[in-house]
Amino acid sequence: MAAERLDTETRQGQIKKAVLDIISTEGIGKLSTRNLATKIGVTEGALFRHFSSKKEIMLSILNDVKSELLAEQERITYSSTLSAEEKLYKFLCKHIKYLIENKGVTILLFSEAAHMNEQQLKKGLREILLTQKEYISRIIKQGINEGIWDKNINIENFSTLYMGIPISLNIEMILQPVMHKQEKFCENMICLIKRALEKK
Amino acid sequence: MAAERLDTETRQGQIKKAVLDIISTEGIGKLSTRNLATKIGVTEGALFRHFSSKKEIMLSILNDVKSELLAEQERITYSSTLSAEEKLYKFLCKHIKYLIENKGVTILLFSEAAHMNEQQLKKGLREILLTQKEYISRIIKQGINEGIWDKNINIENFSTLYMGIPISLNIEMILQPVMHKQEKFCENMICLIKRALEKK
DNA sequence: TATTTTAGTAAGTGATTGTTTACTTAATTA
DNA sequence: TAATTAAGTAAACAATCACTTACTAAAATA
Repeated sequence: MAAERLDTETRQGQIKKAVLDIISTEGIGKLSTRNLATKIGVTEGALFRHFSSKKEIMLSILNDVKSELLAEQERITYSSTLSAEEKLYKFLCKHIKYLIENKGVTILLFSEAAHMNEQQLKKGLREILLTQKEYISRIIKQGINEGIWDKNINIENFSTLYMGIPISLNIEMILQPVMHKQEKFCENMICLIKRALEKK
Repeated sequence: MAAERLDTETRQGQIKKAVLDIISTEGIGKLSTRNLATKIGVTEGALFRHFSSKKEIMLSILNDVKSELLAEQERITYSSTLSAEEKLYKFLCKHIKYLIENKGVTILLFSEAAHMNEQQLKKGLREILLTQKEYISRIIKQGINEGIWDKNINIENFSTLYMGIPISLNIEMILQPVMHKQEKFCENMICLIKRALEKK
């Protein structure tokens, strides 16, 4: 029985959604083209009509992260009206919200990047993380210029500390999927890291 | 040409070392029993003389983490002579040192845990992370009792923040393997998180 | 309406995976 | 010294992987 005929754009969306679905519910070990095809109700062959390879699917998801998350974080970072404090809060909230809505994405990126032969994916992930660190650095510098944050703090290390937050949360979500109160979490975290930044 | 005959204990050590070696230099995608056997100069069959399955190798490595890292961190946490401040510093240093000396271990644990069907590995990883969070909580409480740290800080969230540090560092090490000055990194990080803890 | 394009199918491909089998040989034990 | 045990081998195993092929039929276009 043949599946409904849908255009490439629609199918690509379905496929990418199914990838993240499988990863966050069944684990990345179950992410085979076979399982993927079954999930959206077509044969494996149909998959390769819409993506030239499995790797292309991953790269496409990586691009989604860039256009959906990174673009938004860039907007926040370079806003001319927001204070550094407001930027930091919005930045983190956006970050956490995206990870919760796309639970599979972190596992996907790190797991695929850990397969180091995937040079393209590794490069893409590095780009994303370095860009985010760069944005954080900018926000911190703005806060120092505003006179609210201590100019002696090590910005590079603070960025590394910040980057650990969403990853740490994500790992907790994988290991014990519990309803995290997203807003409360962001508020508490911001409270903590602002203490680290503030002048004494 | 037959390989030298070595006892199970020796071979088990070689196998586990080779696992971490392969992961940190070739990536986890190259971690096949075939590659593993070649690495230590025996046939695949010989591998299964010393471990009943590939999964058993992973579980054995996980136990090493418990006895080598966790046991040491426990000792620090429950020391009756160290101050909370000293404990926090030693705890982090031990953590970072272990990750740098066993670069493959984090990738291994998370990547295998992400294959969620591996319930045993997932459980083991969860145990390790929860135990570490528990230790950190204890140290913070000691600091609050000593009167050096603010009693209003959210201990649970601080532990999550702390747990992000080694993970974040590890990811940076995978993505751009650069000589991290380990001691300096620990000092700077401790400096940052102590700012978050201290009374105002 | 006739032709071309597109999205689907079933049934394969060779490569690789973790693991097993049947057998050999070195070292230990009786 | 003879028998047993333990550590090795070569060669397979079935299962699964990402991907391809040859073909069909629906939809879009001429």
